[in-house]
Amino acid sequence: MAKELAKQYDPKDVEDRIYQSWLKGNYFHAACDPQKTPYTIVIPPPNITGQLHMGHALDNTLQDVLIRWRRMQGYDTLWLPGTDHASIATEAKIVDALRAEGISKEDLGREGFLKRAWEWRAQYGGRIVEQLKKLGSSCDWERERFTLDEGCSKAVREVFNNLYEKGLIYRGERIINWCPHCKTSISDIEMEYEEKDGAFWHMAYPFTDGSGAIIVATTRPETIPGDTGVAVHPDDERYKDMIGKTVRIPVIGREIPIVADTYAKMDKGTGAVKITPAHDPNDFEVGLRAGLPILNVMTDDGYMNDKAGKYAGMSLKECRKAIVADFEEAGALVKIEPTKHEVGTCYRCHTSVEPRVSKQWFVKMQPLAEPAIKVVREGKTKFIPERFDKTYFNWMENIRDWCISRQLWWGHRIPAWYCDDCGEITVSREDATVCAHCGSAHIHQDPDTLDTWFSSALWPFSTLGWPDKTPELAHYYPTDTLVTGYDIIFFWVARMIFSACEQMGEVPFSTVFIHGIVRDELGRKMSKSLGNGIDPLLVIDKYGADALRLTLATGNSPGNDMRYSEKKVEASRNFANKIWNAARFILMNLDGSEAAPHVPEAAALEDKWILSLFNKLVKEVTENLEKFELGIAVSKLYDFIWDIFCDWYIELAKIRLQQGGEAAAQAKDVLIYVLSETLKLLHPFMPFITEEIWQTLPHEGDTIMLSPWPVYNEALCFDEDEKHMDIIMEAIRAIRNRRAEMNVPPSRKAHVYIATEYKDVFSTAVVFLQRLASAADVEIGDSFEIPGAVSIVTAHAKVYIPMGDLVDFEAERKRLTKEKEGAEKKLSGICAKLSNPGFLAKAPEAVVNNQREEEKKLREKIKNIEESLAALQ
RNA sequence: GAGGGUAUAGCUCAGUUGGUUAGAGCGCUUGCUUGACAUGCAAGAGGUCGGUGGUUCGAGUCCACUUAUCCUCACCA
Repeated sequence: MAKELAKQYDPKDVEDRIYQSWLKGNYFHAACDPQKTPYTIVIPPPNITGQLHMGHALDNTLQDVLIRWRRMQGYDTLWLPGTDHASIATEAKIVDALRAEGISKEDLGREGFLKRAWEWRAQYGGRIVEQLKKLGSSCDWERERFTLDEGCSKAVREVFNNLYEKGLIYRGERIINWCPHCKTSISDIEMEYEEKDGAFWHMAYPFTDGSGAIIVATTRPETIPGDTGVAVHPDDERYKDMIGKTVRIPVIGREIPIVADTYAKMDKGTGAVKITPAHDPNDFEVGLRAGLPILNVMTDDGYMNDKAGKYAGMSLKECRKAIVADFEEAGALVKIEPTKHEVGTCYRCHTSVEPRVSKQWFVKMQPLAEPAIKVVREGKTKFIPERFDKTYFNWMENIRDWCISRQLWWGHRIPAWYCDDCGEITVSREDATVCAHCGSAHIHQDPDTLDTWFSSALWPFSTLGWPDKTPELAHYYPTDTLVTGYDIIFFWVARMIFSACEQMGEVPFSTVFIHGIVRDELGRKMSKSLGNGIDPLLVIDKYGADALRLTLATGNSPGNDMRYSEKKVEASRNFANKIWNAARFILMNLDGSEAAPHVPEAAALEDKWILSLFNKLVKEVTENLEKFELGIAVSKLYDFIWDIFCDWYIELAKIRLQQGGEAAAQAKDVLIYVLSETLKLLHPFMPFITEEIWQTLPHEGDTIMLSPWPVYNEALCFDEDEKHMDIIMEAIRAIRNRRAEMNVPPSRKAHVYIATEYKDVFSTAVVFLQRLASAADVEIGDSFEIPGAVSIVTAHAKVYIPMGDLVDFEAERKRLTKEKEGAEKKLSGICAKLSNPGFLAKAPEAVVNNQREEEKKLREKIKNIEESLAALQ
C-alpha cells in the first residue's frame, strides 16, 4: 500500500495538528525523575506586554533546539516557561489606556488600578505564550510561571528580607535617575544616551568681598537655583587663594562658598565648576565631601519647585531660557559655547532623565559582585562565546549600588513598614501589623514597588519553588544553559548570577549561550519607530515555523548579529520541500510491509558509502551541538540531505528499486534507515516536518521527539568504499562537465571507454555511469586507442567518448594542454613543499603523506593527459 | 575617554585547534518537461580573504600597527 503525499509540503496542514498531538502526549512535561540526569533551561521570561518579535523567535528557536536534542539523548529535560510582569512597561500601557478613557491612575486609586492591571494581564498576558507555541517551543507548560505570581512573590520577599538583615539593602538619600514622564526612579542601566545639541554657558559669579568674579561654565543653567558651592582644584594656581571665599549667585542672590575638590579639573572649562548636589551625581559626591547643603529645586514631573524662587512653576526648558535671559541682563553671562553631548534618557519613554536626590531603596553591590566575579573567573559559569565575560567583568568590577525602588504600583510592593510613632522601619516576610520596634499598630507600608529586574534576578530558582525545598529545586537546580541576547547581560544575566550566589550559594546555570540580535535586510536594528520590524507570525503563516527556525539557526554563530531576509526563509522553505519530496519518493516505493528502521546489512558499494557518510554526520552534528555551534551543525545536515542523500544516493538507489526483488529490498532498507535517522538529527531544528514524515515512515514509538538520538557507530566506517565512490563520482562529474561544455543533450547516449587501474571499481559503476553520465555501453580496460574520441582525464582514469562530428580536434588539444599546464603548476608547488627540509621535518606526518598522495595523483593525471594528447596526433 | 565586534565571491554569510585547489545560499550564464521535487536537475563564471609588517616549513586562520564600520560602557562644568 503506497502512501500518497502532496507534491508540495504545506506546513499549514501540519504544524498545529502536530503541536496538539505533542501536547496531548504530554511529551513536553518534565517528570522530575531523580534517576535521570537533568537538563534544564529557564526561558528568559518575555514581558506580558510583549508581542513575539524576531528576537524572541531566535532566542526560543535556539532553546528549543537544545532542549529537543537533549531530550532525545535521554536527559530529564525541563524547559521552564513563564512571563515577566514588566512593571514600568505594563504600568505605562495601562496609564495610556486610562488616559484614553479620560482618567488618571490617581483617579482610580492604587487598588482600582491594580485591579485593572490584573484584568489587563488576564486578557493579554497569555498572548505571547500562544505565539511561542506557534514556533514549536517544547516548554513544559504545566510549570509556567509569572514573576508576580504567589511563588515568585514569596521568593522576592525572602530575598529582600535576607539582604536587609545582612545590611545589603538599605534606604537612603542618594542621587538617582528620575524620569519626569514615568515619574519614577530608574537604575543606571535603564538609561540610554542620545546625542543632543547643547551649549556651555559661561557665567560670572561675583565674590561677596567685591574682589571681582569667578567664571563657571554649565550645560544646565536651570540647575543654578540649586547651586550650593563652587569647586576648584586644590592645586590650581589661578584659584588657590580664592578657596574659602564666598560668591553670590547672580540674579538668585544666594551666597555660596568656594571649595577645594580634585573633581574640578584644571584643564576643563574654566577650571571652576558650580556644584549642584541635588541634581548631578558628581556634584552630589563633592557636596558630601565638602559638607555642602543639598537643595532640590525641581518637582517630580519636570518643573521648578518653590525653592527655585521666581522660577517656581516653570518647566525646565522655560526656566533655562529665563535664567539665561536674566543673567544676560544682569551682565553675568560671559559667553555661550555651542556643543553636542550625550544626554541620558529613559529607556522606556526617551524623556531626558533628571538626576535628583531622593530617598530610595538600594542594594549594596560591592559584597555581591565579588563572588559573582569569582564564579565566572573560575569557570563555574561560562559565557559562549567567551569574550562576553570581559563585558561582564568590566561591568561587575565598576558596579554602583542598585536603586531598586520604583514609584510605580504594578509590581512587588516593598515589604517595609514605617512606624508613625517611633519612626523606625519594619521589614518583614509577612505583612506587618505592628511596629517591630515599639509595637505600635500605627504603621504604613512603603508605597513603592521593586524594580522588575529584582524578581527576574531570582528566576532560575524562584520558578523551581525556592524558598521551599521542593523536589524540582533539588533535581533541576542549578540549571544548565541560559540562552539570551547580549543586550541583557547587565539587566538580567549578571543579576541572576549574583543573586544565585548570594541566596543559593551556587551558580544559577553553568553556561550562558549568548546570541546577537536579528537585524533587517539593511542591517538596521528592527524597531517600532523605524517600522522595519518583521512579524514572525506572518512569516510562519507564509512559510511555516520550520522554515523560520531553520533560517534563524543557519549561519548564526554565537554572539553575532544576523540579518533577516525573506530570501533566506524562502531557501529554508525550499529545503523543507526537498526533504518532503525525498520522503515522498521513498514512500512511493514502499508497500507497507517494511520493518521499522534498523542498521542495514550493507552489501552494495553505494550503501556502504552513504552509511559511512551518515555516520560521520552523526558525529559532526552532535559535536557541534555540544559546542553550541548550532549554525554549523545544521548546515552539515543541509549539505548531507541535499547534496549527498538526494542528489547522489537516491539517484543511485533508483537503479535497484527498478530492478525489484532482493536488490530493491536492500536499497529500501538503507533508504528508510538513513532517512529516518537523518530526520532525527534534523528534528531539533525542524520539529514539525520531521515528525510528520517520521510518522508516515515505518517506525517504532509514538513520536520522533522521544526517539533516541543517533550515536556514532564504528561498524559503519567504510573508508575504502568512500574512496571508491569518490573515484566514481569524480569520473561522472568529469563526463557531465565535458558533455555540457560541448552542448551534448542528455538524451544522446554515448559509448564510454575507461582506461584505469581501478577496474573493479569501475565495473561496479557501469550502471551508475549509464544512469548519471548518459553512458550507453561501457568498456573498461588498461588502455584504449579510440581515434576521434573526446578524452576526459581524472586522477584515476582516462575516459574516451567517441563523439564523431562533435569533436573539434584543435580545441581538444588546446583544452588538454591547458589542463596539463594547470596540473603541472600545482605539482611544482607540491614538489617545492616536499623538497623543503623544514616542511618534512616539522609538518605532521598526515599532512606530509597527504601531499605525497596529491603528488602521485597529479603525476598520474599528467601522464594520462600526455597519453591522450598523443592519441590525438 | 575605556572596552569590544566586524571587514572573505555582485548580495547575505560560513570557514571549529594555522595544513591539499578558500565554501554555502541568493543572484548571474548555459543546458535540461531525466515519472520525488522547476520550491527541481546538471554544468559554469565569479573572491587571494580591508591595508602594511611580522611569527612559521606553511596564515583567511596567530601577533603588531593601520584604515573603515558597528556596538557597549563612561562623560551633560
